[in-house]
Amino acid sequence: SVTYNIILNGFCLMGLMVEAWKVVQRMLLQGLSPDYITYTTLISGHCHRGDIDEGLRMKEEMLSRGFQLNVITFTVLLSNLCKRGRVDEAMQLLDEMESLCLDPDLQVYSVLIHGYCKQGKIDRAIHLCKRMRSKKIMPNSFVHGAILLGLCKKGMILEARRYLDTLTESSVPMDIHVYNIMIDGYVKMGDVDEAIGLYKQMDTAGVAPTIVTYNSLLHGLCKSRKLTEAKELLR
RNA sequence: UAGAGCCUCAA
Repeated sequence: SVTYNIILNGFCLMGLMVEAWKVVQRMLLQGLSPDYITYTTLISGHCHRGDIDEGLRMKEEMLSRGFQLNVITFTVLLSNLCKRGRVDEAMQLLDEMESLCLDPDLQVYSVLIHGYCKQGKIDRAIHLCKRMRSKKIMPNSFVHGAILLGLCKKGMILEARRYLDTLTESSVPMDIHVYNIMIDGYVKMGDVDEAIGLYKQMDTAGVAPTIVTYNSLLHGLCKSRKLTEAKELLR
């Protein structure tokens, strides 16, 4: 089963659901039954292709076949609902999950917080974050990044900076994504200088820039006609 | 063996 599941995942990642089904057929011919990982992989594949409802249907099928659902299966559905802006449905699914006595973990909260932030509902995101902490799950850079992105996208760059500084003061380790989000936030507000400031701060923090960092910075520098600085950055 | 985050561009 393990081998089949691995191959299945390959097709699912490529969105080749017809091929994926052939793998399942072959499993059955070999007398192997699909397990909960087979199901989750298929659900993920359908969601990946944009067919979340088929994913939800397969989750029901798992239930009716007596499979014990787990947190990962729910996370796949939750994250894809959130990606499509269906956060309310995701929250309902969270209730269902808890009614099955499954404890949401960091990744579950992370996708939901991200979903709210993408909708600009920062207050709800922060509320969820508090709820998470009350269950002794501490936010990591995925969660902080989501909140910062939400603030930046609303143009609340000062709030974002305050949030970031609080994290720094509490010596929470920041990763490259968090820096990229802030740098891009400044660039979008037309404040390249602050963006460059953070870029330098990254260096002292020992965080290496990526192509995303440079895309944002170059975009900002070119937009504000600082071509010399842009060239300088490229060397 | 299955689950989460950043920019640009394309549609």
